[in-house]
Amino acid sequence: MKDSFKKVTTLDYIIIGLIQDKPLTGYKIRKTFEDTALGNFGGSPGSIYPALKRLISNHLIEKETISSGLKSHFKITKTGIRLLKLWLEELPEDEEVRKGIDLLVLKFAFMDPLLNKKQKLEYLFVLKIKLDNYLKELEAYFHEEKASMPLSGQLAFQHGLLSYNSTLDWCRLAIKTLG
Amino acid sequence: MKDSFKKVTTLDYIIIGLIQDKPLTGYKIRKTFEDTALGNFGGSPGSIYPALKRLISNHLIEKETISSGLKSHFKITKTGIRLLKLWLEELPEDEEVRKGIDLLVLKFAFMDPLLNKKQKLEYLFVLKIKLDNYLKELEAYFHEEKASMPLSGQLAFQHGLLSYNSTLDWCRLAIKTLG
DNA sequence: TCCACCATGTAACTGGTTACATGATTAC
DNA sequence: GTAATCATGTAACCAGTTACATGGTGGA
Repeated sequence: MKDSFKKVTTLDYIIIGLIQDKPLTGYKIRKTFEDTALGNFGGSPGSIYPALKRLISNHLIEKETISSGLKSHFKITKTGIRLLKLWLEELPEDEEVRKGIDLLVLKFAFMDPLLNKKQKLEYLFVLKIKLDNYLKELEAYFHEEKASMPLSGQLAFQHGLLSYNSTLDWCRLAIKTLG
Repeated sequence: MKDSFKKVTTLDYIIIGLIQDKPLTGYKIRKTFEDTALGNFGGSPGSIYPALKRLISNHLIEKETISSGLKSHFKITKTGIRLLKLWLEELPEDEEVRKGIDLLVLKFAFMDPLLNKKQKLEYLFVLKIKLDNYLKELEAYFHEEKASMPLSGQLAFQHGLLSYNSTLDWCRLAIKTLG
């Protein structure tokens, strides 16, 4: 029963997150990836359509024919919602913070209908703490290695520091806004 | 003559960028990817070692046996340096800015020995202008769509705005530091 | 002695990119 | 009527991940 389930990829999660409130056509989904920051996570026709197939065979979404019978859009199923919720409930891990916060923030974007305020705040708190720790680590590293780095390397490193700091600011802002 | 050249991937460029001043063993290269922010761009053994092979067959790096004869490290070739320089000289494109600035900043980090001050400044200027334009576009979009977005979506979008703004700040800082 | 880490790889799998192909509909 | 965009895919190619396999070396 378990094994009939193919592994769910990040792209899969993003797609079901995207259509959780309103069904979309495959084309609209693709366009959304193309036009927005989601483009970072793929979105070529050769990835979207296979992903939609995967999701259907996993019963996470279903195809629904619209009025005319020519077009059809994709709608999340109950199972899909359950799985999406489980994914959203996973708190940020150290490794994810290191790998880049974009996906972690995107997950947050999808939380609104499914997770309650307490859960969202907890997510932000954990993210904030992990970011804080990671930043301290980066700063310590920079302090030690700075001298041996070329100027452009130093500057690039500083970009990382600034970037994580701005995410930290965002965490505070988001916590305040929610609370 | 041209066609004996396999396409050079981003990972390839990062590797030659990494070893441009000091040769490293394959293991060290892998470790660097694992331990630093380079991890975003891959770095599993199954990607590094094939990449090193590719680079050797393209004559962009060469294997050099060290003292004992047991270990060996990889050193960039003249051709490699020439290619790296060409890559670094490519100015930021709109599309790259949209796709995420990390790679663009990483490129900057590799510039120090190969590009002169004028070139580095030009790179930063172009980046700054493109970021500025993109930010304005994002802000306009946000202003229009905000009302129809769930709160968590709004906040996530704001993270993007903050993030690009911090990169913009960094551009100014870097320009000032160089100039 | 044994564990951790240095060091180098291979193989199966899988998913993504690029490019192509097709046709309907909408707007000018 | 024709160009752009909506809409849905396919196929070849390729690169990366995961997991495995092997052996040396340095220190507790």
